[in-house]
Amino acid sequence: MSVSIKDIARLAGVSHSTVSRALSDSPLIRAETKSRIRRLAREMCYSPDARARSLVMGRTQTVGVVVTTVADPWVAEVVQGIETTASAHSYTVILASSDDEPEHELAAVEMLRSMRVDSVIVTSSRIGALYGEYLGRSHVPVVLLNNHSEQGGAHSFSVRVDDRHGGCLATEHLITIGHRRIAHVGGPSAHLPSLERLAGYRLALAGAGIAFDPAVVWDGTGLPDAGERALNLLLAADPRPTAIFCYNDMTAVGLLRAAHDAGLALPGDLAVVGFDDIPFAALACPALTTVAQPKFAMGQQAMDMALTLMCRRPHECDGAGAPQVTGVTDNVVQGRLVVRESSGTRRR
Amino acid sequence: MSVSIKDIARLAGVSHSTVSRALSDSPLIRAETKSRIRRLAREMCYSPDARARSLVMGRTQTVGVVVTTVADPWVAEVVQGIETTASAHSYTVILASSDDEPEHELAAVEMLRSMRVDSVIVTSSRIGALYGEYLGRSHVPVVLLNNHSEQGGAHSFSVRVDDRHGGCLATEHLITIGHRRIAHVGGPSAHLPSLERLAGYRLALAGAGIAFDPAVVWDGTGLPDAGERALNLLLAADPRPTAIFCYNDMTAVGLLRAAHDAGLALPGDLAVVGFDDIPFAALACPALTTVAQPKFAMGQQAMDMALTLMCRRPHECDGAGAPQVTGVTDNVVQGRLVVRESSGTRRR
DNA sequence: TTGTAAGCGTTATCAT
DNA sequence: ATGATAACGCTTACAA
Repeated sequence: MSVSIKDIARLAGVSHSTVSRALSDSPLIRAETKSRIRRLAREMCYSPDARARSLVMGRTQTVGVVVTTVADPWVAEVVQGIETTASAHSYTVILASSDDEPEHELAAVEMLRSMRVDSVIVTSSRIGALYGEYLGRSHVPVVLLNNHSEQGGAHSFSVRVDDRHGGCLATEHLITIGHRRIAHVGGPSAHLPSLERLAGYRLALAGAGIAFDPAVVWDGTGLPDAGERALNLLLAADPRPTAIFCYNDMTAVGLLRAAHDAGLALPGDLAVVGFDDIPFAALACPALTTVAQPKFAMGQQAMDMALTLMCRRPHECDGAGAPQVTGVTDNVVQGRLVVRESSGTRRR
Repeated sequence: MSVSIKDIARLAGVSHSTVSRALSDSPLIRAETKSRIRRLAREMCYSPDARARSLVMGRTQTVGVVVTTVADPWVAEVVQGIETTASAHSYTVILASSDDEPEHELAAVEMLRSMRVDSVIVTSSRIGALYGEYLGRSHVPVVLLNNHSEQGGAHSFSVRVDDRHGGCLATEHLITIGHRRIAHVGGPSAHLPSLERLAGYRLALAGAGIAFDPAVVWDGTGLPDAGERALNLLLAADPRPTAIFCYNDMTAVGLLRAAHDAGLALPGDLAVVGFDDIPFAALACPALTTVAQPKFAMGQQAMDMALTLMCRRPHECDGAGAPQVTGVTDNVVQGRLVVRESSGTRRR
């Protein structure tokens, strides 16, 4: 099939180990031989076989990353953070989708394990708690990024945004600018972040002495249609809320759209706050106030954690001595409130 | 390190080949032995080593997909089309980013080749013409999806949207609803699609007997900021255009945003048409009229083409007899005009 | 029905 | 400075 070091060896009249050494720039090989072999390799379009190499080296120099879907704008930025850090350490990222289905997620991880990735990062995991036992003994470090299931046990490494704090931040902002009747559209109610952001919302209300009213709190999906549906519920509520905190920006954008169609003047008739700060938030009309997650940085952190964990294992790592990670590590980062037009005063 | 068939063999008191056969459900193995081995494998958390297997089998059951960046919403849908088709044929997708840099693209393909992917799909390639020679002899089929460079030579396989026709469609629509002074913001001028969409624009103008005026045609980047900049140019133009056709939806969305800030009433003061139909197009205010690319289907087609090409190679394929592909195949699909609010009459 | 041995393309450990 | 040889984990003739 493909040209191998043996093919080169044959043509160069040397042994295949000489070729291997020449190509890895070993000082043992005579300069003349080396350059001759390298020229030959180039001419023959030689490409080293990463599988064979990894088999004997004991590592693949790859990280597996499980995402719900690449179509999610939150995912895209996180992946870029991971990829940037990975390639800076000469690691290759292998992406796998879970479609937000626990079964698919498991299949994806299993597939990555078969590929012998050196480490796995799972975003928005539905089965986070399983990994402690599951992969702990297979010695493949697993890092959770915004775990959506209950927190794992003993063997757990994760990076996540402080959802509760973020929910609090968003709601407090609405209270600060004068709102008292504040609605909330949640995300998928089984997911941890939905619960936490809701908890933050309640915390902020309580802090301001505003009674929690279940009548203006609805379940959602995290998708634009949930926002559209929520608007109808909101219009029917009595008294009608003057502000609404949405589980995420996708929901908020759907709501913005529906509010526009309903002829509401935003933010005058209704103030809206989202969560995530996806690229489109700034482009929406009105531009969306939101709690920004440091998505890129979170991806970086997760990858850094994976790198550290890999160093603890069989083969030593190359880089400078990374801090030793022991037992459980849960890296919690804070969201940042970004005030735009959808709350606050209208431009022009 | 990881548990291998030899480890299982040792514990089961059989040879490693018996284990191999048992796990691949060979009819040669006694049922009792088989189930005993399989149970053991499960208990030991055995995971087959895809690298070792692929080494002897001669194929990895993977496709490499090169994209500019996962952050591009067009990319996301295309990748999903590819992935769906791939996994239906039990292929795994390995994603690599090029950042729209020819050098990175080459590096990505080189990396995928080292991983011995069975086939490569390159989206928005900057160096499409190179692949004919480059990988033709390495026997790895390459499929181009919306090639951004000049068309490749003898050994070329591609799927692409008819950019010229799409540009024509968009412009004709604006003409049909009564516009005569129509501006255009292009994409990166070196890329083929920019040129083609512009050509379509000119074609439509010519068809309606409208003179082409370079004064209302500007270069862009394909990003929202290009749309924002274009609005200023548009406002300064004399006579001021009443409509504008944008290279893509990202550009159009940026322009929508700027127009909103400038206090323009859309589509009354300015009609806008984009290209791509990204998910956000329908959510924008006003909802964006655009030329929809069948992104998912294009991904499917590219993957189907890759599957067909792989069948022609060393190892026979599994599925039903796919049509034989010979020499050059260029699959051109037509975009579809989706009329929304940003052209045509205002809702309510 | 099972075991033995060869080989996939590397790197690494011995010799020479 | 270079060549044999073993090993990585697997599949697959070929033997038994």
